[in-house]
Amino acid sequence: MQGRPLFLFIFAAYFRKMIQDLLKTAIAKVLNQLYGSAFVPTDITIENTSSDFEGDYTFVVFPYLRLSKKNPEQTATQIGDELLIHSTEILKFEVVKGFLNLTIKDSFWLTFLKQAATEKSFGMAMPNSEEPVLVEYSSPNTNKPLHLGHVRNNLLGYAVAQILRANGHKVFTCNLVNDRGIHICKSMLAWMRYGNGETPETSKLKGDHLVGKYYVIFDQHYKKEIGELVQTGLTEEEAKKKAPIMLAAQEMLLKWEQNDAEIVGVWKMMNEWVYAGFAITYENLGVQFDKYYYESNTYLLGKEIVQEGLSKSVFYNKDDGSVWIDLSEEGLDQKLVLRGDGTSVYITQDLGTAELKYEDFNCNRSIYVVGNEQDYHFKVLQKIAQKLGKSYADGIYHLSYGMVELPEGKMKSREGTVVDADDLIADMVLTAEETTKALGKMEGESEDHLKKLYHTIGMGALKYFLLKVEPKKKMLFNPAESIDFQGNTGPFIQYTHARIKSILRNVSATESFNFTDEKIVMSVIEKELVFKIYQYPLVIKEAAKELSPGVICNYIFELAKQYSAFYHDHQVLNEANADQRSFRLNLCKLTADIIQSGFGLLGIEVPEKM
RNA sequence: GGUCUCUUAGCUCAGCUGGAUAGAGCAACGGUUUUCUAAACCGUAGGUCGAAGGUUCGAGUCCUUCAGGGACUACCA
Repeated sequence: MQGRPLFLFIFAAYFRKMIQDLLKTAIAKVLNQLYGSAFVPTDITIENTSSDFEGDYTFVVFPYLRLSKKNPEQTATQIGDELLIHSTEILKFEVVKGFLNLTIKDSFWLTFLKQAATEKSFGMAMPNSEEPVLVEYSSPNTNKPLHLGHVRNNLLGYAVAQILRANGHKVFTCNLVNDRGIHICKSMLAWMRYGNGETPETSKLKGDHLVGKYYVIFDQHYKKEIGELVQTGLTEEEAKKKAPIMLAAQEMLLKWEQNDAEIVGVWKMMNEWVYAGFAITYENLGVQFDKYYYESNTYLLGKEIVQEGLSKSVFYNKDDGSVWIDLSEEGLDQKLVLRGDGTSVYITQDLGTAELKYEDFNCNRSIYVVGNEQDYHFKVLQKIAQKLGKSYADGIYHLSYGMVELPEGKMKSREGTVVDADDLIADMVLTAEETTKALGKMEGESEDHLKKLYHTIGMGALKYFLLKVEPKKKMLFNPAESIDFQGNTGPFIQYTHARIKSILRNVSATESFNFTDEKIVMSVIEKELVFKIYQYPLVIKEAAKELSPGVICNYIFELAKQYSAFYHDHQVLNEANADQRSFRLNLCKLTADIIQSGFGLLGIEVPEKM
């Protein structure tokens, strides 16, 4: 607890008592007093009053009728009367059937507003006050460029890390690059056979796209060979296993694991091309990592763990030397952990990586942002870690997200039905440019500034579009319908921010935002805006609990919408009453701050003008 | 076959641990600009929450069954 008193002072805001908690405490007390019960505040649930009724918070009394032995209206009224005596925050109440709607005094909201406006990072928890968390995301294969599915992964991972930080966690991020395995051998083989020494320089192709091209070429030859074998009477299944080009790829993988100089040389070269390409895409997406792991490094450690598992009799050998684990008692199947030829499979290296991650970061909680097609894989991984008695086993958490689908179904790299990440980014930026020019509000700005703005808006639209959908749900992307810039979108929210900034630019830096409570008359719209602002800290908590950036998206949109209604109906700069003007300036400032802060959690920038 | 998951307005999605008459955006239709940025605001229309049971004061939300979609169930990653 050393140093805590100082922090208490500096971070006083972090310990602000939420009105909801005060109400719960008061309600529990009243119930106990009236009915001789023994409720504690956490037993009580209150909710925001529906906008159709007057009030701020609602307490539903139906569950307590047994105790009161009165009808709902009488019960609610009785509790309400007592609450008025016990709480200094409640102005009045209204009873509708079994619903006790409580209205909080304006002075409470006004005091809150003034205080919040002075905070540097309203809504954020004290940094590094919570347990450390490791977030792995992105985790690309090195045989093809990133597509829309990867974009969702990257944005999710980045946002989840930010949200956890906002909740006080120390967060580390890492990227596990799947740089070895049969897939990269396919690209290598095709390039060695058909590439004629082509490089990113000679082809003018981004490195990851060049390698991806050969992945497709491999698949074309593979399919052709399968066709020919089927002609000779083999079944499709047999043909897939016996196609010469596939056998050659498998042989290449074996050579690679034996450290064959030529193969390793090509492998290194082609991976470098891919990394150079990825770096550009990551830069555009605005993601970065504390540490990269490479499967080519971790799979060996994985093999050691396989040995450990064998010696602990967690794993067993089959006759051909392959190593398995039997998880049928856990409702899973038997699972291969090492091939008969001694080469490792996906889970082999994941076991090694998990070990390494724990050694490096010592996080008991470790989040893997990986698609839901791997749900089974992660169940197996966790079970194995538990059976091996690893201390980090229980902290493994698979943040499983749904696939991004096209109208015709799932994207398939090999069949070329993918929405390429680089293309999509370029499209979005171009649309932002066209829209901005059409509106003609940015004439006279410098080229550099405009270029940055187009990127900000285009990426804002893309990121918001992908993040607003609940992670676990699959989502649909229709390339024929471009992503909107109006309504519930990133640009609308960015625009709201820009409009606020336009007001604040007209305020002198020395102007005080202070006001006298008694001189303020809050309209319904203003009151609802304050109420919305008040919720921000809770929303950040909720987003972390659910590991869902969508929670932030929904909230920021509602805030922006509420502000837009306010903006439309109320003057700020021309308000004659100085106190009312200051009050409104606080609303403006806090709304802008929250939009910037909330969007920051999503990795979305906000412009000063647009 | 087994396991998991999804189904809410024409389309894309919200709906916190069960609570009041199920909400947004887009698309459609109508209105708003001499006033801080109209990428905006306001209004109209649009729903038996996949179906049927059950649990209870109360179910879009929890349980069961069914239908339909998807994923996984590889010595692929």
